[in-house]
Amino acid sequence: MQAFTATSASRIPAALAMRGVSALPRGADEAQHAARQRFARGEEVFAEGDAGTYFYKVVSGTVRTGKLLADGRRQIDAFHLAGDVFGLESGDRHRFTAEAVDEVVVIAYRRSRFASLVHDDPAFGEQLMAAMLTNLDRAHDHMVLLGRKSALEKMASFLLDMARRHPGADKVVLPMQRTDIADHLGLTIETVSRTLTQMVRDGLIRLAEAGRTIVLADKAGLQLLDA
Amino acid sequence: MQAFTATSASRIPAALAMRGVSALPRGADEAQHAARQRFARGEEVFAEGDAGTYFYKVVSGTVRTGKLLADGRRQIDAFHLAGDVFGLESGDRHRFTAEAVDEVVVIAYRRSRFASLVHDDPAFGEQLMAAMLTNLDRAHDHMVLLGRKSALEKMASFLLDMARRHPGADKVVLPMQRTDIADHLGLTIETVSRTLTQMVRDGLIRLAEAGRTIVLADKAGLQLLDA
DNA sequence: CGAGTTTTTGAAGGACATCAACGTCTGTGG
DNA sequence: CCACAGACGTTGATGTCCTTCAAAAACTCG
Repeated sequence: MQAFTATSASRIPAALAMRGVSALPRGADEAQHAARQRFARGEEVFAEGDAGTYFYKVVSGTVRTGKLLADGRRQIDAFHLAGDVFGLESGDRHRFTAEAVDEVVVIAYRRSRFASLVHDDPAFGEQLMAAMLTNLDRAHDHMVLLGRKSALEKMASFLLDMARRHPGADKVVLPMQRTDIADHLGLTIETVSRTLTQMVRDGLIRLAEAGRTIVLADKAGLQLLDA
Repeated sequence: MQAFTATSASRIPAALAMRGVSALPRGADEAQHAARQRFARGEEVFAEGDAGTYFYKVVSGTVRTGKLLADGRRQIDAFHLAGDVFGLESGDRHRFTAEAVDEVVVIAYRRSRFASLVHDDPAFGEQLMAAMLTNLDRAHDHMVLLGRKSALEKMASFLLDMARRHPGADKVVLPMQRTDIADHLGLTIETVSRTLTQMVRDGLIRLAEAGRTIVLADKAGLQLLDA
């Protein structure tokens, strides 16, 4: 596991790949300078080092953002679900990679229009600011997880977080595979797998659909682990 | 080491402690609604859960921000040096704690004045936005460190980062003690200490002044470790 | 100088990684 | 619809990096 890109996906820089822009009726979010884009499982939205021409808001599906070290080690800093904003950064180049975890639709906004966008639509500006601050909050929480939690606690926190962010009952349908979870939690896939089976043994969760669906059987028990 | 607060420091919520506001002539940064505050070593600027009335910019000294788990485990997400902005968050309450590592002077800005501040002084708004994005970038880098680097790599990255952010030659005068470094890097103080002595043995660094000053003897060697 | 704090060093243990093999699922073509 | 290949996930055995527990050394400040 050394590439950030998924196995069969081709590398298509987002800035060049404007195909996939739909002609759907535009909602309030989609003012001028915003374009809807579609990405298949494993496709790259942008890569570390790419020009940060656009930033994005997820319409549907899941996007992973993260960094890749020279020797192949990977850290996924966040999964972005519907409504989340990603790709807004300080420099003029992207400092991390963004890829589609499953079938994804995003709205791309030109960063150069950031100021005018905010000026024309202050509410949108507020929303963006809030989205960035949410990202920062999440980053802080995730640093605690990475630096100070055990594998069991990491897994419990992750599952509860996914359950909270997803609609639906105490059942999480994970869009990502074990490798992604491992690289998000700072673990190996083996430890992720072992931790999940231990949780099943302890009656905390139940697995279904090839381990992709996780029923939170004992939410209170999990919350006890979510330090 | 179970409290976030340092040993002999009293807990003084910043919002109440407006003593220490100086009458110094104000620079460009210090518009109305901005107040200079001073904190002694270990003093609390604000605590997790406090009303997020103010956000801050460091004038001099070093501030640590981070979180404390119920059982005493601590994660310091960042050290803020002169010029850095901290305490700007999404909710109306602070989600983490901020404390003075050494003698610190900050400028406190009312968050409620954020909009008008930005309106009256667009350059200041730009600066703030940039500061936040810098914080986010740093958070991303730190997640890679916490999730995927070895103790040696963590220490090398930390030292190079401190050297880069501090003025001066290849010599870092660390304002914080080992406990803070450990809680920043997701290690124990013993591992921090052992890693430093190993670096000395390997000729990468030299220690001086009770281990508080670190000379980067082999910067290239350290950069090799900074994956 | 001496008490308390901070740092270093040592010995032993444990949580997670690594290496390896097997099981299971998915999608495609016969 | 079934068979098969490749991808994905689980399980097992062993190793190692870092933690934990313990104590001594060095530093700080009255």
